[in-house]
Order: sequence, then structure tokens, then C-alpha cells
Amino acid sequence: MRKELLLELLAANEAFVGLSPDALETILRAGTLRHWTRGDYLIQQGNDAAHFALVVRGTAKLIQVTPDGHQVLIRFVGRGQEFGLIAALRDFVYPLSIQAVEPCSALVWQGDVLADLMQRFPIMALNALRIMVIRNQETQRRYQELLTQRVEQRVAQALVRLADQLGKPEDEMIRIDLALTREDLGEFTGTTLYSVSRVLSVFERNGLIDAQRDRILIRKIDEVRQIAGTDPSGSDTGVIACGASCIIPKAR
Amino acid sequence: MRKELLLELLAANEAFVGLSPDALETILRAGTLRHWTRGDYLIQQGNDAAHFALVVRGTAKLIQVTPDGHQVLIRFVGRGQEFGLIAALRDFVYPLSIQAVEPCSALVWQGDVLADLMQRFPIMALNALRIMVIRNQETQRRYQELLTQRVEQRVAQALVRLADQLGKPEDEMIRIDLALTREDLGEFTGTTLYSVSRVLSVFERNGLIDAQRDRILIRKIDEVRQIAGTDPSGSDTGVIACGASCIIPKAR
DNA sequence: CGAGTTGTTGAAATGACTCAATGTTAGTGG
DNA sequence: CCACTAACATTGAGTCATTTCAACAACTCG
Repeated sequence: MRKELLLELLAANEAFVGLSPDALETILRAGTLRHWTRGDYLIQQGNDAAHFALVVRGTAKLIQVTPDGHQVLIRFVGRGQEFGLIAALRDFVYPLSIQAVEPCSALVWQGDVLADLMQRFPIMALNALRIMVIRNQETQRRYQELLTQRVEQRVAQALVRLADQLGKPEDEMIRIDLALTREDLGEFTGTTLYSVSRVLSVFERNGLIDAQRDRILIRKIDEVRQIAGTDPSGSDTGVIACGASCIIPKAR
Repeated sequence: MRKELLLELLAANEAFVGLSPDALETILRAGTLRHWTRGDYLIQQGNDAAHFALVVRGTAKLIQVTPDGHQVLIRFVGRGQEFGLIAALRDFVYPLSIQAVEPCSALVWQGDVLADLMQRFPIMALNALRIMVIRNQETQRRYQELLTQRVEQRVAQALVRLADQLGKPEDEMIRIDLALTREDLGEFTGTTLYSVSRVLSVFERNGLIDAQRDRILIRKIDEVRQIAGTDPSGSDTGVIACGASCIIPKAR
């Protein structure tokens, strides 16, 4: 991969905001490029938190296995996004695994190298802090959603998140080019693969989406947003009514 | 309040680890002591994140109101614990409110003062990062619990957390001296006041606890821990122990 | 083509919530 | 000190969203 391209990705990431081009070059030189194929683990839960990385190609999922064997899909990381900030700290282990859902490449730094860099470029520590604050707010929000929203809304929310993060526009629609199983989506939304299947069927029947095995096409993102309950444009009346009306029609 | 006592609290907090006594004095002088009575808001959701603080007396609860009016009780802060790290960053608003559940005092720093301090003592930024990483792991864990555990387990978990954080030993038992309503506990555990009441009744009937309006007495913390599913002493099959060790930072 | 994985859908089971009625406690002022 | 009131707690019965289980359909890949 060309150096300028990597530099560009670096400069665009939140962790490296406010650094001079020189600093960015230095940082780039301190990292190494690694590659994984589909299904590989970029990092594994329980291992020493030794690496920080910036994804330059592909998409991976962050998953956590609970003591009782449940899997939770926390989020996805794609091109341009970083993971493993925890490696800057001593004596931590990864609280989750990251698995490639398609072939991936990432720039990788050793944890102590990252710590050194933060020493040399103190703004990086603040950047990291900002990232963690935002991430925690997101986690908090997911918690709230799990608490207050129904399965249908949470699935819609998941679709919106995927669309915003990884979706590609395609004549008026949004295409999510990931081979996600119903089980993946269940783990992502905190429900079962059966419920996901039911909800997606309803969405499909109503023409909101077109879900296939290797991609999801969102036909009416606005309506999906509305069901998700995070409709920024929308009237704040009827959101619930609309949400309900989408799942009620059981009759085919 | 005596200066030495404040310095001691400062030194004991994670945010100020690794600072020289001189530095601690400087920092102490930069803060001001404020007081609140029961029910007061130390900070309010939606306001500019302008203050960082260290609680020196009393206990307060972090609550979040969702767009649809639900309240979520995130955690408690007590003596020696800090809140408002977000104030070190520009252009953030508080994502939650903090309300005193008993008379409180706290050392308060302006956000920009905190940012300056981080500039002068770079280790503070790393400390803050560590705190946020741990906090995010906790939030993540709560999410998991909400997903996989039943109400009974979550309430037990809440009791364990309260006991660990704020409990005082009292002949073989643990006393939690807080006037928590069933509704508070419901918001804390992600359920209704009715379910909390039922669960506590069962616990009480089985002699695990003794819950009154102004305090909770935990008679058999081990059994409560076991119900919570985070019993470290329990079965050494390792599965649970391993799970726990994945989330908690490694022993030093 | 066949085997294994993934997806769909109905029916039954269930944990938790809602609602309503009733009991209890703390705090107030007479 | 008592009566009164408001806040808080308990408990049962009914309801509901979601899960579980099972059977079957569709797709993928060697």
C-alpha cells in the first residue's frame, strides 16, 4: 500500500488529530502493516493488550464472550478506524476479541511504542481520552437502548449504524456489503437470530430493505431511522405508532 | 476540611497517581471546595462540561434521562472518587446528571484548569485515559449483564457493587448506608420497582439481607455474590474465574 | 448432487411488566 | 403524643414481548 495513502488515513483518524506532518511520518514509520483473512482474529480476548492498530482495509467485528458463553457483538471497525487504545496502558488484557469479517489490513504499533509516542506528542493522550469518552457515551447509549427499546427498534438502529458507518450509496439506496448472518445481527442487537429474522422479514415485506446473505440493501433509510427512534428530521409524533404498525401486519 | 485530609484523598485517587507531593499541592490549590445538600444537582445533563471534581464527603448518583423519559441510574460516586473528566475536553456537554443522595462536598476544578494541569503533568492525561478505559469496560459489562442475566441476578449484582463501593463492615455483615428507594434500585438494575421489591422480598425471606428504607444490611454477601454470578471464591472450574479476569486489569 | 450451514416460520413457554389494591413508614402540625 | 398525609413498599392477577423449540426451506460449496 502506498505511503501517501497510509499517511492520509493516519491524518484523518481522531487519534492523530493535531499532529504535524513530520510527526505523522515519524508515527507511520514506527508502525508495521499486517494482514488477515476472513475469520482471523486480529486480537483475542484475554491476551495481554500489546497492540494498537489502524485499519487500512477490510472490516472486523468486536466480539465479547461472557462468562456464561454468550457472545456479544459490540461494534465493527472499518477502514480508517483505530482499535486497541488500551495497549497504551500497562497491565491490561483485551476485554474482547476482534475478528475479520473480510480480508483486513492494519497498521500496527506495539503498546509501549504507543506509550512512547504519547509521551513525545502529548496531544495524542488527549486524543485517546476524547475517543474513550465518546466510546463510553456510545456504550452507555446502547445500554439505554437495550433497556427501553423493543427488538424491532434495536434492529432498525443496528441497520442505521451499519449504514452510517459502512454503507455505500447506490441509486437512492444504501448498500451494506457485509456477509452478516442473522446470528451476527442478533448478537449485535441483543436478541436471538429468530427475532432478527422475523423483524427483517417484516421490513422486507414493507419494502424498507432487501436482505441477502452477503449484503443488505436499505431502500428507505428514512423510515428505518424513524423506527429506530433516532429520526433527526422527523416529526416527533407518530414515531411509536409507525414502529408498531410495521410489525403488526402479520397477515401476508 | 483540613488540607492534609484533602491532599490524602487527592493522592489516593486514580487521576492523580504518579504525581509528586509538590504537584499535588499545586493541584489542590487550583481547586475550590463546594457543598451541596440532599437532592441538589452537582452537574446537569445537557450543560457544558465545565467542571471536574473529586468527592470528599457524601454520595451522589449519576443519572441519565433518555429521550423518551426513562431514567437510568448509571452508578454512584462517593468519597474519594472523581467525576467530570470529560471537562478536560473542549466542546462537550455532560451526558448525565449527578444528584446528591446525601449532603456532599467536592473539590472542583474548572475544565480549562484541568486541561492546563494535564499539559503540565502529562501523566494526568494517561491516568484519565486509564480511568475512562476501565469505566468503559464496566459499562460494557453492565450491557452484557442486562443482556444475559435475569432480574434477580442483576439486583444481586447491584447489591454487590454497592457493598464493595460504599459498604461498611458491621459484625460479619455489610451495611449500605444509603436511603435508596425501590425505584432507585430499579433504575440501577434496569427493571421496575415492582420487580426489585419482589426480589428483595425473596432475599429477605431467605435471610440474605435486611432491607430498610434508609439502609440495606447484607447478611450473607457470599450467597448474594453467588446469585450475582460473579462469585470469585466459588467453584474453581475456572470458567467463571477466567471470564472475570478477562475484564479486570491483570494483577500488577 | 449432497451435506452442511443459514434462514424462516408456527406454536408453546416464560420472565418480566403493568395495573390495581393494600399495607407500611416517615414526617408534619395540631 | 396522636392523627393525618404523602411517599414508599408489597403482593396478586392478568398481559405481553420475546425466547425457545421444532420442523422445514433455501442457499452455498466442494
